[in-house]
Amino acid sequence: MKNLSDASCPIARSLTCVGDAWSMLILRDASQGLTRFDEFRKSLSIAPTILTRRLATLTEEGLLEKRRYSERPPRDEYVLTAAGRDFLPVLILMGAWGRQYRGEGRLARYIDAETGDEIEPVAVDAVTGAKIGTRPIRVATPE
Amino acid sequence: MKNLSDASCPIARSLTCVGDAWSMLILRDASQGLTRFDEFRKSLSIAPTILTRRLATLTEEGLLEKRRYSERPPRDEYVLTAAGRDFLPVLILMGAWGRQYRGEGRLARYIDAETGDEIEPVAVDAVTGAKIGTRPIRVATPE
DNA sequence: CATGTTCGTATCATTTTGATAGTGACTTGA
DNA sequence: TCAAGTCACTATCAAAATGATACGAACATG
Repeated sequence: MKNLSDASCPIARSLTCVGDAWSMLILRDASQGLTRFDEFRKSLSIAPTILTRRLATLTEEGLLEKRRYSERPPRDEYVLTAAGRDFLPVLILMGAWGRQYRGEGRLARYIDAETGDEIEPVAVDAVTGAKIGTRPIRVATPE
Repeated sequence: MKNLSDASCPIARSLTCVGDAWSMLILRDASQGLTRFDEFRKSLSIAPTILTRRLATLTEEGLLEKRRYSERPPRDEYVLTAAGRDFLPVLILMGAWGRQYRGEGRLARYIDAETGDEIEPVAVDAVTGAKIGTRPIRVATPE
């Protein structure tokens, strides 16, 4: 797909760095604590060529950071940056959509690790508290 | 990418139907009221071959619905279903991420169409009201 | 010193994408 | 009435991305 990184639409811009399924699944796994090449490879059953490329892109884009965890042999792991961590709510919300509309069979649930309660994610406007989607939204394009 | 529609992860399931940039941009445009082939084509500068395929997939997956708006000549438009409309919060939240982390230059803003106030989207837990990402999340896998 | 672990790269077939041109069924304007 | 325009596509084909598999490099372990 063509490069949308200079589009005026923030959705399009986001999609240029994380607009494919593998990247999002890598971020999902990283949010659950996976950091190493082989962890991702086994968890996702992804071809190593693709994984290499995706990890490199996510690192370039600033969602992951390469960190050396062993000097000999030289070994790097990939940890989430602040930008990467802040993408988690998008994934969780996408998961909530999937649960609602693609929810046949047994599905994983998101649980608050401390209270043990199931999380029920919704997007709201931080100012008014209104659920996103319940009121019409207009897009204001600059100049 | 391989088919993840039977994975137990709801994020993976969502990604099988909307896990690519074009589909999400089509949904974005559809949420803004676009319905016709040529509207999408011009808005997105997408090749007609791809657009045909994406619209067909989104229709099969139940996010869009084909509706005849002219008998002669036979013409169909694509309107969002409930599932398609409910995907908007995911996009808006992704846009908020893009604004924060890819926000150089002039960017479009989301405005409440009635009040005119800018929307500041956040994902929260509907039960506790806590922002998603501020507390650790555990994934509970079934059986 | 043989085997295993980890993080990859090389190679190559298959699949997907994307650009461009064309088509069918009309409508509209001169 | 006839040329031009609209709209929703399909056909064709080159280019790019994906994915499967094999292999490599740099060690650690037994």
